[in-house]
Amino acid sequence: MLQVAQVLKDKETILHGLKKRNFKEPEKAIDILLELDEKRKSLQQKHDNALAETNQLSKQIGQLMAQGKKEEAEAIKVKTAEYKNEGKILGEELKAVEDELRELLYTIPNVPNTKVPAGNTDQDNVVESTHGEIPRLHAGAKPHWELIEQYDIIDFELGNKITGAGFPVYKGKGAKLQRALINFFLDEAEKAGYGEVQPPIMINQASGYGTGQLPDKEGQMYHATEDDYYLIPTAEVPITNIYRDVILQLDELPKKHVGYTPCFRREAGSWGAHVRGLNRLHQFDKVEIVQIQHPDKSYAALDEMSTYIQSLLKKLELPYRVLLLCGGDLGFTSAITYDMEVFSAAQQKWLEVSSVSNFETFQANRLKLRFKDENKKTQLLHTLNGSALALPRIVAAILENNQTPEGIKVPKVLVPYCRFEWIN
RNA sequence: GGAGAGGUGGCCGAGUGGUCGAAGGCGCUCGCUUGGAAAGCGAGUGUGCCCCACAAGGGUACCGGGGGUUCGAAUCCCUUCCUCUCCGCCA
Repeated sequence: MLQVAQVLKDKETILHGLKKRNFKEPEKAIDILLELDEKRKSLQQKHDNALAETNQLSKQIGQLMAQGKKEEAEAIKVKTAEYKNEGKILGEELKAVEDELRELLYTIPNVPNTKVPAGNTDQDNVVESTHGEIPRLHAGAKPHWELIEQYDIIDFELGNKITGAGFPVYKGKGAKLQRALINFFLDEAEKAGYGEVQPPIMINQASGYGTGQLPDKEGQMYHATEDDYYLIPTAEVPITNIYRDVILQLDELPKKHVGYTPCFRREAGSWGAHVRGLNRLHQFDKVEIVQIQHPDKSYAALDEMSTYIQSLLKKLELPYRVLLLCGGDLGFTSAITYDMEVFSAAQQKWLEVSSVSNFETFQANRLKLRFKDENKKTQLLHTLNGSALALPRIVAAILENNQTPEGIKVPKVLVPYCRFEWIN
């Protein structure tokens, strides 16, 4: 959520940024925002004054009562009525304006960083770098959805029976490969200084608002209405919300966490022929890294996270590229996002396996996540997160890229975790 | 799920209608003291918003959340969430 103070200070920058991400008529929204804020201030002033009057009179009544001057007290009581009424009306008006202001703020996305290129769709994302060699597969190489059937390691039909589409069952070496990857990712993150957490995978509304899934992405989350809980779409939500309503000291920074969780996404309306097999699921596993950073250090942290994520892909010997997302493809809450895509040899396409973002103060403002600076002043922190990594597409790429006529060769780094070298 | 108790500042813990943002203690910060430290002594120590120069100062709100009674509520009432104890159930 944008800060009104920031809008007042940097209106032009903000307008420019919002245009870059194709936010419609930003001038209109910002003008209304500033107007509402003016209204809010003036109403609050009047409201506070009315309350100050009644408080003053109430004190007098108290003193008079203590002195036994009942009649005088009664006389003042009558006087309070008009202030009270005025205060009540002003209070209602103030609340209405505050609500309107908040609703408006919920509709305005984060302002992209200056590095973010203009553009409308994923076609306009910029390839920053490409790494590794694209493997040449043997004749008769198959896409992963055929391989998983051949080796009987992931079963979509069974998932259909138990739950529905997009909830596969991992079996045998498929399950073990998955578990190996999770452990590998957690161990690597630990070595890189991320403290492991295992958060709840259901969250309440306050948490959903805190990181920005609500109200923007309400329809994308599974909602347990009986208890008003949501299944998490990513571990970012519970992990970042650890720090909701927290004021950190300078020497406590940065906070770095890693967590493995299943993730749930309804993916309403985004199904189609191009998302076969493991490419898109309703439930999938992901290891997520999160950082809470000092504003001056968040961009260095973003680089560090990107480098770290790439180190995983290198160790897994997967060819990948790094994309800088354009304004139009940027998530609602993000100021800048890099996507890591792995090349899936049998499908001949790039699959997104990680997304690393700096949210600057956008989430922190909603979370009320702050720190005390050198001058003991409270300031908003920066939040960042990245997938390290999302499992299904990594599995798909490993299966496809490492296939041979004899079976699928497990990447070296995973062998100690899997305790087998081949899926055959 | 049933019965009861309770939710107060970083922590512990007073406060059951009036000047309470809230006693006291602990912790923390600064100063004095010391060769240094401890102890001791003194001062300070929440957050949001508004006025204002993001200063000083002032106003207002906040004692789990929401609503109500009252001139006035941490204190009374309603509601909701959470915690604890006992019972039930159970991985």
